[in-house]
Amino acid sequence: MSDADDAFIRQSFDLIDGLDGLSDPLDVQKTIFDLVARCGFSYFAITRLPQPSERIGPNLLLSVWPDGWLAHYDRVGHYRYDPVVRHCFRTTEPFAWNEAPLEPDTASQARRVMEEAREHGMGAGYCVPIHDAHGFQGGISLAGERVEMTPRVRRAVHLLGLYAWSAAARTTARRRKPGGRLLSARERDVLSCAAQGRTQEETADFLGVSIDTVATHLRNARTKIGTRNTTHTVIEALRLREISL
Amino acid sequence: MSDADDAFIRQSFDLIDGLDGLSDPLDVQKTIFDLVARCGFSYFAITRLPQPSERIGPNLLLSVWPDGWLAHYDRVGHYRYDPVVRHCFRTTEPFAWNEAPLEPDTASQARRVMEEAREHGMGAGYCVPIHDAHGFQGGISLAGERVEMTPRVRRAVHLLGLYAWSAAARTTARRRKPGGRLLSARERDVLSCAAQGRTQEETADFLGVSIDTVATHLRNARTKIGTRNTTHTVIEALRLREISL
DNA sequence: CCCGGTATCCCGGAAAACCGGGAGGGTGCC
DNA sequence: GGCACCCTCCCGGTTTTCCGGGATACCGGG
Repeated sequence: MSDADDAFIRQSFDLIDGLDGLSDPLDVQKTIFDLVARCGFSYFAITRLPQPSERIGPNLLLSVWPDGWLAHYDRVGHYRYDPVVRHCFRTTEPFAWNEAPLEPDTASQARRVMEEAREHGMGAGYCVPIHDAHGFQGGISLAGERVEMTPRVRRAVHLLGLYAWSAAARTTARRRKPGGRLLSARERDVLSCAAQGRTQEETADFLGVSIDTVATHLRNARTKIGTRNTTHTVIEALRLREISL
Repeated sequence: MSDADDAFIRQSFDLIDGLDGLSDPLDVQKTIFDLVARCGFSYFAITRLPQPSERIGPNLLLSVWPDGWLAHYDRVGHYRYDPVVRHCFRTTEPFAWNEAPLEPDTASQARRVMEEAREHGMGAGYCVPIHDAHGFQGGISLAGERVEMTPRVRRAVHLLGLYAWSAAARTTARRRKPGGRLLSARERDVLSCAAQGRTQEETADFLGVSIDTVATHLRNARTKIGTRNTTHTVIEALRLREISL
């Protein structure tokens, strides 16, 4: 527990104290970047979990990120194989990029993602996954050529990441999702019923409409989301946060 | 940013450093209690989210909790109305018990929960919700007659709670769930396929078995979990963490 | 005023899932 | 050697869902 660590921890807490007062996302971005730069990070990004579209770009909340890397990442579809992303689904604790395990079936693609990241100046990184009551929501990634952090600093960065996420989500809240829901209210109703195990007939009774109406709503929901049957639709609607349990 | 705060923060980080080495849950419990007692807390509990049974008791990982309160809480079914629990579903940030909003439709029951907690020596409390990739998982609650924490200390307790949760889950992992999965491997396989929208026939091809086998597995999973159809089974299996997305 | 979206209802035929049996072979435990 | 699972496969009959066409009505924006 060196003095340098304690100083960094104190600065992190100071920064968190200050986040509440900020309302401009760019202020948040600058504040955070100034601090993490001291750990040797050149880049950082705060991002929501891309839903099925599988593109990170529109989901970035704040970022100082290498030019071209993001566009390339989206174009090539790295998101599907990025071991850092996949590890976020399995752990709540922050981890260094090189600690993210390679899954056997996607190992070669995963290695390519990491290799190309290195070529873009991100040889090492640290990721703080963000989860809420609905599951994995996004994360904070820090990256640079080389990174060295003591365990204590990692924990300070962990806490910092959590509050940075809140601040980023708060200050950018206006821009995203004006009202944009994919499904209609009735479609969400029938899917909620289906999730509870009701048949179309039971759902019809429950909602006070005919079976055909229920079937129509299910069909429309299916075509909207692009799913293959009711089970699939319910699962996807859940992931899209159209319905909840 | 008083010296007292900084001292507490340093102690919290020391404690977190030490948690990794502990393997006995009682050591974890004692270590944490010693520290939080300094904030004026007399009690604390680390608990998983009760699944459908709606009883906290079996889900407590570690606790120093008033005699009788837990039994009463379970017997009366407070869990359903506890505003602290309900707020955990909405927020990722820690909060003081009195900051948990009362929902209009359950306000009277909620008030009663808080009232009775006060009678058991818990007039004030602080809760750290825990979420993972599957959603709300549980929480850490600290309570006492009266509590005063500066914002910085609250954040230190936040971080402490996260690591305390990990340590509690790790050290108590053996006791609960000896291997105890409800479903068999194959049953989980077919449910995962169903969640991806595969028909029984497609699942059969994918797994290299006959349709009848798939149907049998689905049927057995249904009767085991007690669900009504495949959609319902998939959803419940997801909640029970038998399968994941 | 028309168009798109929503909500409601209808039909018939095809496909899929569900039900309740049975049954053989495997593993592992007491 | 039973006993309890698990995995595999089979059957016939029933229920439910899915598919593809419809139709009517309401509402709000361009």
